[in-house]
Amino acid sequence: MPELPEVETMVRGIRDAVEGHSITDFRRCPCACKPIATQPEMDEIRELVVDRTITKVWRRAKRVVLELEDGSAFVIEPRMTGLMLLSDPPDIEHLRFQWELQRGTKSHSVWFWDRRGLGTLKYFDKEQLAYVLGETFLGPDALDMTLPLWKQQLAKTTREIKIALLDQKLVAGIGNLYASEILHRAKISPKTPANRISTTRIKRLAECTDAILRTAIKYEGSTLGDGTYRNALNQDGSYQNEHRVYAREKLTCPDCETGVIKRIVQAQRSTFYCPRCQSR
DNA sequence: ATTAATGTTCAGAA
DNA sequence: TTTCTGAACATTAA
Repeated sequence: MPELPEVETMVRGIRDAVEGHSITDFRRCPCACKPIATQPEMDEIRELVVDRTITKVWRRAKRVVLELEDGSAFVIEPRMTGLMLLSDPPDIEHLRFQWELQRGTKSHSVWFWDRRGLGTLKYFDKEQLAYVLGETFLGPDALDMTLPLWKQQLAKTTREIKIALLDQKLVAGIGNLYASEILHRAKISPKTPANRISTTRIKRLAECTDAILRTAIKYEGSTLGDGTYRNALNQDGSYQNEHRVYAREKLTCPDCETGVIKRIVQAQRSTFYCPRCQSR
């Protein structure tokens, strides 16, 4: 589930407890879940990382990067239900990986927890890392977008803007929830072909993307009804209280107070919007 | 029993 | 070449 704001929250939540710490052990948790890495891989990785220091914790799009002193790194993609946690996992059955860390005489652990198990964890050397996080697979980070970049990227496709916003090669970090929220605030119809959006609207899109993502980070992301997403201490985020359209079908639009929020399906995924505010 | 869920990827078709 | 569709991954809850 996590999109850019939730992943950024995870990164900030674990940063102080991870940066500058050395790895004393890295293991797969003894859960009954289907493993997302094979044992030979695990042994190999463990060999390479034990006694190394994690120097940087950062985010690229919707991925968490734990970078070691030699430039190699763990790249964790939480996908739908993955969480990076320092404590209090929602349950112990779905803990997947554990890093045992140490600084001085103090030691503690960081976990990757994932209920559905769609998340991935990989370990790359410095060169591979640059490649897998580079422009071959990912467009510019949503927080690094500028007006000229938006123009350039949107000109590349005729797809409906809502669908284009989910294309990580066009712009990286936006997911299904924030795509609806961003387009609503920018007053752009989700059905508008990306390459036919006026400059005025692109400008609004740029501003609203930035504003919404930054605000959502401030609120530590969105925790929905199923409560899947939580911060590093297993606490709820609060941006869900600020949602204007997402999962609010049939409710009155909080902006125009006249339109009724509609749910449509685009590329097999729900889009929520106000037909009155977002007529084109 | 069925459906949908904040994500990504792949195959095959249009 | 680009775009679209459906299925797949695994799990839970309405």
